[in-house]
Amino acid sequence: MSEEKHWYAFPRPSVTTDIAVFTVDDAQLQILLIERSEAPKGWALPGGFLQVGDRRTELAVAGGGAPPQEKFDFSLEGCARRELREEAGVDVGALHQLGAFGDADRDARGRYVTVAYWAFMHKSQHQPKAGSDAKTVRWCDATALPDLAFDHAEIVKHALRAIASRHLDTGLFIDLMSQQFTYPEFHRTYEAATHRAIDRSSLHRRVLPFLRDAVVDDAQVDLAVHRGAHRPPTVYDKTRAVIAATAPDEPRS
Amino acid sequence: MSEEKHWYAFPRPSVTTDIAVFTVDDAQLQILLIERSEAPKGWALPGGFLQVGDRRTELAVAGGGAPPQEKFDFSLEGCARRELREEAGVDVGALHQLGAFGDADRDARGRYVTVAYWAFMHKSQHQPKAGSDAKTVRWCDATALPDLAFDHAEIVKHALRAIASRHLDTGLFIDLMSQQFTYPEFHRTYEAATHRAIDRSSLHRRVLPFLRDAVVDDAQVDLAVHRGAHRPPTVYDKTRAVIAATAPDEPRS
DNA sequence: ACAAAAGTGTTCTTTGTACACCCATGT
DNA sequence: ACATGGGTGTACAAAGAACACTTTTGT
Repeated sequence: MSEEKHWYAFPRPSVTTDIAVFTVDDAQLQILLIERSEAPKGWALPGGFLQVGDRRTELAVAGGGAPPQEKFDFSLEGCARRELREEAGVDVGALHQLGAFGDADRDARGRYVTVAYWAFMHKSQHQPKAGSDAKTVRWCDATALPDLAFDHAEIVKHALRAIASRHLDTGLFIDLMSQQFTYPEFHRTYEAATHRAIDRSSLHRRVLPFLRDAVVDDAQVDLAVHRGAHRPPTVYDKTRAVIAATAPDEPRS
Repeated sequence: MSEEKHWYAFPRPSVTTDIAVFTVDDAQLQILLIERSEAPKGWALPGGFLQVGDRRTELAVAGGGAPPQEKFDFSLEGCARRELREEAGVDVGALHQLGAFGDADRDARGRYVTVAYWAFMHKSQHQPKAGSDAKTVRWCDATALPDLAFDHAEIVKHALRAIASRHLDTGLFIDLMSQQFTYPEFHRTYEAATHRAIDRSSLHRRVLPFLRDAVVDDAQVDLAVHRGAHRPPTVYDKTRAVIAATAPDEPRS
């Protein structure tokens, strides 16, 4: 399989996906990086090759046939999700496409076209060493990035602009929360992710419609968040929250 | 060069660009379609393969070397611009990336990943038969599309949403105008492109900053647009107008 | 004079936000 | 009681747009 057995009449670029995954911890927006084991060594965004089939397989799938048993990416988003699982052992919510990057000089190893995505997650969705080829992963402050390989610094810049520009899509930020969370936690997380102070009750009005059907009635869970002589916060369940994007995502020129 | 085979250890998808080009004529938003000569026959968006080099060429270019003499796309946007020139003989202004489309079943001929763009132009920028492989091109009402090949109908739908969502970026719509144009013409064109009625003077206030330095002083050109017993309109020059996008473009999930 | 173009001032609406203040509920 | 969470009402600011009106500039 490692022999060069696939040939084409014209040269083709490699197609990859790269994903900028963000979380909020310690009131700081952080991004997931992986350490590359091959050259160019250093830190980079998680991502990897779009796994396509050979001619026979692709023709069958395009015609509506069953997916093959081997590793196979039906969609670009599926590729991104698979790479996140295999490389970093993480499982994100919504994946938002940033766009395609394909300049000839973006990777010195050859011609690569990458489709970039960004996503939010909570740190608890990280299963260390879940995948067999899991590499060294690291959470890094989004404001103090190390040097990144390829054009990944530019991709991160695009992602940060995308997040900022969608600060009114309040529901998106629910992806940053843990499985069960309270509104005060959400308020702090939202402020960290958007880098903007927002009045408690104004944000509350905006996010409540998404949480209407996600209230956890059990009194048991309160013990974890209820510390002190005061009213305990309402606990919401992430799965039951409606994470609906109102508009689409980002542009590139 | 076209006889050579190119070998890879893993199968790779074809990478293409497709472009949804819009213009306004007869108070109607129209889109540029080409007629396919090979199967699947029918109408489709202009577009084509990203022309990459062989290993040697790409390594040289990625390392900062000079571009090769053969046909070569340094960037995805450059590929889109070249295809528009060759296939349709048109020359557009700003190209806006919609995103990448890569589902395995989007093209029954095999695995294709396409990067979609949209653009505005004026009909006069169309040079019929400019390119050697120019195909049959046709302007088609954007509201009454024929059946399109592949997933191009979906791409057009995304493009129309992108245009509508950016109606506040008034300056973008200058790309729809001819080389010399007047504000009354712009007003009609803008209304047709956005499908919304807008007060004459409100739009005027918004677009004037972009036209400040584009006034054509010559009295000669007036003859073309000045018909009647009234004050002649100010003529603006498209090249000198500031076509600056305030925000980026579109998203995809 | 007249008609279209150009320009100005005002009002209205929407939307996101802050702010002030209420009640609720636990120790 | 009191401290924090939850919730409501109101005011404010900015942006986009409509509307009314004036001025300009040609035949």
